[in-house]
Amino acid sequence: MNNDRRAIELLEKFNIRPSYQRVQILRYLMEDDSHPTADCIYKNLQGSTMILSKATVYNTLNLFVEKGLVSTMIADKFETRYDINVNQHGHFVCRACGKIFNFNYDYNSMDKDLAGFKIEGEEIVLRGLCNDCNK
Amino acid sequence: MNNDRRAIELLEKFNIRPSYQRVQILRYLMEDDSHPTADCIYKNLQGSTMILSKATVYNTLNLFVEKGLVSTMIADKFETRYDINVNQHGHFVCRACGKIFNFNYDYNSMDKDLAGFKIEGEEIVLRGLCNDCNK
DNA sequence: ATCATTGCAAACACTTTGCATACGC
DNA sequence: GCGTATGCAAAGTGTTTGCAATGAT
Repeated sequence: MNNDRRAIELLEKFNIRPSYQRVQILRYLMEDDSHPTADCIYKNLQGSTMILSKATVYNTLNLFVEKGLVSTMIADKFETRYDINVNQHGHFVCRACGKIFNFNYDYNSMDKDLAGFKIEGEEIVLRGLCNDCNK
Repeated sequence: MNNDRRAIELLEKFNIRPSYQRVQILRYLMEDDSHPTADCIYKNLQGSTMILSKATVYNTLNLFVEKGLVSTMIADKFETRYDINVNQHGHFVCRACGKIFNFNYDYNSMDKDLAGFKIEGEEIVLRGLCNDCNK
């Protein structure tokens, strides 16, 4: 599969050995932009064509995060969600359908109280109703 | 104590019966602006002059959140933190000392991708080094 | 042959829940 | 006395860890 190849290339670029499980998990993340949870990834991959344990899912995702390949977000306080998009972007969480949308934003003068602080990262989560649920 | 009185007034304003535990937990939140965790509140109150169970801390905090008296934030993904400040403000988390600082921000044109979306709430977390740790 | 990766189950940590006791009006 | 609040312990849930088995070079 073409996406397998792209996943392998991405892994190699980040100095991660492309084991079968790692490739599949990364491919899943590339194909599912809904910010899936570890459990979601596990359920979708397990049983299709591979044997996979949940521990491997967690360990692999943690490895990806360490290496900077994927980022995490916390939409609800229950489960960590994973996102292959590591560029700066915000998340909009719809309270009706639960979907999570990425959005871009301008970073401006929010830090007027933070003179002398070194800002290394930012996480912006908006909540409300998405375009579909707002009708 | 004066702060006890202020806590009781606040509880009554939000239609919450001021039991002893509730007053003490709320007073603690009023006196500790470090965004404490449930465990932190429990450890500080338990043993001082009162008997207190962790379940009561959680149940009480959940009650406060439901009634809109306090807000929650997730600094690290391990523990929920509680904040008596329910006005719009962002959080800065220092990766060195772990302290959490409130800051104000202007909310502007971050939503250019979100036409048709109804935004009801926003959470902004910045990470980095605080003024003291950045020296 | 060696070292890394995986699977399984047990352990962990935070939070919630069920139920009996104690408290307040 | 009656309804609510509390304490305790057990259960629940997401995640991590220990260890043996497997896989790759």
